[in-house]
Formats: sequence, C-alpha cells, structure tokens
Amino acid sequence: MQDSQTSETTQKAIEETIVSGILSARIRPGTRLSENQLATLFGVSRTRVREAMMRLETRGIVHVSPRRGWFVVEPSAEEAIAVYEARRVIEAGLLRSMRVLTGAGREALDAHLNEEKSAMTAGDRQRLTYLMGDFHIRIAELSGNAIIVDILRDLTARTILISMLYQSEFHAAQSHDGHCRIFQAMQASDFGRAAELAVEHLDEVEMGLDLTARPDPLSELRSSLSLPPRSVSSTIGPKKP
Amino acid sequence: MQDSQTSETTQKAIEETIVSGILSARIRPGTRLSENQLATLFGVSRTRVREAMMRLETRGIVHVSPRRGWFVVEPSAEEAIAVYEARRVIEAGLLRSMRVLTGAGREALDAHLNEEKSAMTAGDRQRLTYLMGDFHIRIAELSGNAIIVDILRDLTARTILISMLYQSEFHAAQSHDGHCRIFQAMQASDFGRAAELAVEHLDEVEMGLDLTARPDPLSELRSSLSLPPRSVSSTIGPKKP
DNA sequence: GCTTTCTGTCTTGTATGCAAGATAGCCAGA
DNA sequence: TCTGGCTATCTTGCATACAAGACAGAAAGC
Repeated sequence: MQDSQTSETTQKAIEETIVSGILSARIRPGTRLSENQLATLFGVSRTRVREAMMRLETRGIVHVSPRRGWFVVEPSAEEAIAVYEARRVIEAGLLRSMRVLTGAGREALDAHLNEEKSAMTAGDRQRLTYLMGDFHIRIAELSGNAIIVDILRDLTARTILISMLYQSEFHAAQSHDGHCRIFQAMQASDFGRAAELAVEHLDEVEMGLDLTARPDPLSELRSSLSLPPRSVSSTIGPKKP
Repeated sequence: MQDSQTSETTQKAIEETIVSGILSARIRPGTRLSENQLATLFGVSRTRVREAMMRLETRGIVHVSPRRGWFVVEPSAEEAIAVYEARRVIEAGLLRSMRVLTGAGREALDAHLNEEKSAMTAGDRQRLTYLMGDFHIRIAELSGNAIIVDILRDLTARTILISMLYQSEFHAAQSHDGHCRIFQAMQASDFGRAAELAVEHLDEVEMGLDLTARPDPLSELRSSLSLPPRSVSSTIGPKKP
C-alpha cells in the first residue's frame, strides 16, 4: 500500500484495516472500536473515523450502541443462518452462470489450494481461516464482476465472525476437500455440479456450527417471558439495542 | 412514517428519501445532492447529511466528486452490464433455492401483478417504473432473507438509474409478461424454470438498452487518444473523476 | 451486608468554524 | 473577437467544541 496520498485514503484505510483484521480472524466479534482510539491510532480526528464506521455499519460489519460505542457485530443465530443462506444463493448462482474456466483462473485457484495445503501442514490457523474465506472471494473474482466480489467479501467477513462465535472445532481438512471438489468440477466445466458442491460445502460448514451456543444467552429467558425474539436486522434497518 | 423520533431516524430518513426517489424514477442519475440544501430541507446540519451520503456511497447509489459535490451515480456502460450480471446471478440463485411458494406469497405476487396491470392501463409511467422494479424485490422478500432483500433493493435502484440513462423506449408490456411467466413457473413449483425465465427476462431488459448512448460522450475521443477507459469502479473503490 | 443514590468520567451525537479546492464570470489585453 | 488571468463564491474536507446519555464506583442510608 502506498502512503503518499493523505486525503481520501485514510477513511478507506480504516475500513480496510478492520475488514482485513476480521478476514484474518485477528479481530473478534464484539470487539469495541473506540472512535477516540482509532483516531489516535490513525492520526486523524474522530470525524473521519466516524465516516469509516458509518460505511462499515452499512456493510453489516459493525454496529453502534447509542452513546455506548461501536462494536464489531456479533451475529445472532438467525443472522448467521441468513448469512449462510445468502452465500449459498449467490455463490451457487455465480458458479452456475459461469461458462468457462480460463487458464489464468485455473492457475489462480490451483495456487490458492496449494497455499491452503501448506498452511494446513504448517498448522497456521489464522492464515488458514483467512485462506478458507478467501477461496470463495477468488471464485467471485473469476467473474470479473466487482459488485459480486464486494458483496461476497462482506459476507465472508461476517461468516468468519460467525465462526468465531459458534464454531467449536475447525475442520480445516474438510473445508479444503470441499474446495478441491468444487475446483475439480470447475475444471471439468461442470458448473452446475460445482454449484451443487458449493451449496453442500456451505451446508457442511453451517452444520458444523453450534447455533445454540454463544450470543443471546438470554434466549431461554426471553422465550419463557414470551418477549419478541432478537431482531434479524437488515443491514440497513434501525437497530434497537 | 412516524415523526416522533428525531435522533437516529433522520439520517435513515435522508437515505430512504433518496433511494425511494430513485426507485420511483423521480430522481434522475447525475442529480446533484448539495449537502447544504439537504441539510436545510431536513432541518439538520451538514454533518448528518454527510453521514447519509457516506452510507449511500457505500451502497453504490451516490458518489462524491472531491470539492465539487455529491451526485446520484450515472452508471457507465460497463457498470450497467455488471449490475445486470449481478442481478441475474442473485435472482436466479434465489429462485433456484426456493422450495415452496406459500399461499401468502402467491397472493402477494398476484396482487402485485394486478397492480402492474392497472398501472399499465392507467399509463402511469412513474408508478409503472416503481412496480417493475419492485416485483423483483417482492420475490426476494418471499425468501425472508433481509440480506438478499437489501442487496436486491440497491441493485434495483441502480437498474432504474441505468434505465433512465440508456432506455429509449419502455416496453412495459414485455416486462409485465416476463413477470407473469416467472410467477406461473413459481406457482407450478418449477423454480428451476422460474430461474431460467428470470435470466431471460433480465437479458431482454438489458438488450433493450442502448449502451452506446448516453454517458461518457467522450468515449470516442478517449479511445482515439488511447486513454484508459472509464473505470468499472467497485462500489467501494476510489473514484477518479 | 445490602441497596440505593449520586457524581465523575467516558462514550457518542451534533453543530459549527475554518481551510482549501473548484468553478464561473468578469475584465483586461492582444 | 478571442484568450488568459483574476477574483468572488460555492463546494466539500476535516477538526474541534460542546451537549447529553451511559456507566462505574464511591458514598450514604438502612
């Protein structure tokens, strides 16, 4: 990254720092993001930090609790399900829409799968988390469609937050196998099959979650008092904490 | 809409006012959105207006030209193609993932198609534009997935902007027919067919565009000077006007 | 010991002020 | 008439000041 431009770059830098921190599992869900601290850290005023937070909120990455602070989102079980559902829809649709796997695309995915493998043997879990998410972004990049890439990057970030909350064990080998199978189908130009495999793969990962586990520990009490469930908030809709 | 809450609501109100203005084709691409004017209009300071603009920029609805102003986006031909491609991917994926059409869903779509018909006979073009886009959002709503609804709403807004730039004639009857066919396939629980029809429908609408027409009137000059083409910017990436 | 209240501190919410770039229009000069 | 430059004005960019809610911890009352 270049540091020459001061203006315009900083807000995006804050955004990307946080997103990439999540993508590589260095930032946990629920992490507090203090406007003042970030401002000091990046050497800017709160104004710019707030702008970055607003953008990240729109992207479903952080949320604000009024006058309490900004926090990295902790997706509820319902939200987690919605994220996986959205990914299945989009990734399956994407693969099914593909017609060819170019040579460059084949090489990119092949190189990526090799990286996954070496990270597995090295036991580098943080890097592995990053790579496991990045595989799906790489596939999106093959389409050359920046819109879809952006959407899937944000959904992947949310997925990683979900994993940190609900995933007890990390079945890296299983995920890697899933990726390899998808790649094989793509190499065979059987994109319908690749789409099916992607859905299965995401199902597998979702099934590996314990969605009764962490957040909303009040759910039992809540239901026994027959209060409304935690809102499956839209990325836009008003939050009521 | 309620007006009781002042805080928290206003920024969202600005956002939604603009988005719904676009969805109903009352706001044209390239419209200037002055921070000061909006601030006066909504009775708030520029700060809040700026926050709303930042969010809308993230959503791909507006963009800022540094120290010149905020403008409703004018998608380039490349961006237009990307938007349609993204919609095909997501809407086809969505329909294919459906398993049942509930009674309530059937009624909602049926009512919607009747509205389309009456707007056609009434010749209410603005309302028709809104309804034609809204059909696709209604389908997304059937999934109950707020993430997908939000994504498709923003893509629909962009689609309408694209129409206003590149669509010479408005083939409302053709679009309405397309919607009816999709609905029929859904009623027959043939969601694979519905997905195919949705792709065809979007193709038809895209083909009806004259993508050599409006923006970037300098494209000839640009290419004859062998300057780089207008960037197919991501929704996030830096804009270079 | 337990509860309640109060107060100091920390957080974000919002407005405002100033800086600096962009633009349009005028004016002068050739 | 056309060109070049100047200036007045308008725009956003960014920092800062202050308001106001949330919270923790101390103090007071029982």
